[in-house]
Amino acid sequence: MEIKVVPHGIDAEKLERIAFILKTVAHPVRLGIISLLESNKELTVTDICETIQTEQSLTSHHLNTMKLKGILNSRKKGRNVFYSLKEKDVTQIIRCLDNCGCNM
Amino acid sequence: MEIKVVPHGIDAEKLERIAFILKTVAHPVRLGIISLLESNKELTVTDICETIQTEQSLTSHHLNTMKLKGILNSRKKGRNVFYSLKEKDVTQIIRCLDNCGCNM
DNA sequence: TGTACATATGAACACATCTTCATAAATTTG
DNA sequence: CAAATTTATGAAGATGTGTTCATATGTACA
Repeated sequence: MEIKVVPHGIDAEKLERIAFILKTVAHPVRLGIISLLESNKELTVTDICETIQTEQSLTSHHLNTMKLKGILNSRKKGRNVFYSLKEKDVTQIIRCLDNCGCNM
Repeated sequence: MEIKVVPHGIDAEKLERIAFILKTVAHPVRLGIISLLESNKELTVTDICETIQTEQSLTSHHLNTMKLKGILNSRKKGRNVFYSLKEKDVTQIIRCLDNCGCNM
């Protein structure tokens, strides 16, 4: 019997890339932050901490992680740092997950 | 300034659930398996190993992981075990990722 | 029954991740 | 300048994950 191999051309590199993004996103706190930044153009660390109820340090670490991995931007103003989503892509992933599934 | 909080009702529990699924999926080998099972109703371990070029044991471990976490089914026939996607949801996640983004 | 084949399993190790804590650094304000 | 505020950082420990290796289990077939 014939095995249909990667019909849409999902090569090893692409799998790596997708996995990388998913890994970056696959954490409740980080998902919470992303979801928040989806509806607020930019927010300070304190905003985020207060809204999703997480420790300052923990939040900062997660923000840094996401910034390093390329899905967040940051802008410094005064003693605040404003974070925002870098690419629309992540937004779309979340929207997709929110819409079409994950009812397990 | 007002912070818009979780407009679509993404509560903590939902974040956990989404993160759980994403974590399960967020690995190149597992993504490869899923992508393969998307275009092939069911496949044996050997089929998968040969197609995506992974060791038998490694493949088996990943299959088991995904089965335990509830995104794969398995059916035994003779000395073969046939694996298949359990829920459409995962398929949709992958399709979404394939279509709408991840161009980072 | 014995041999080959298909799959699972478990231990062990390396490595990554998450979280907390204490503290540093930068900035504003009194 | 001193105190308060905001954010970052780094160490440390706990925990989780990925991979390999050796081997077990189950099945088919000569």
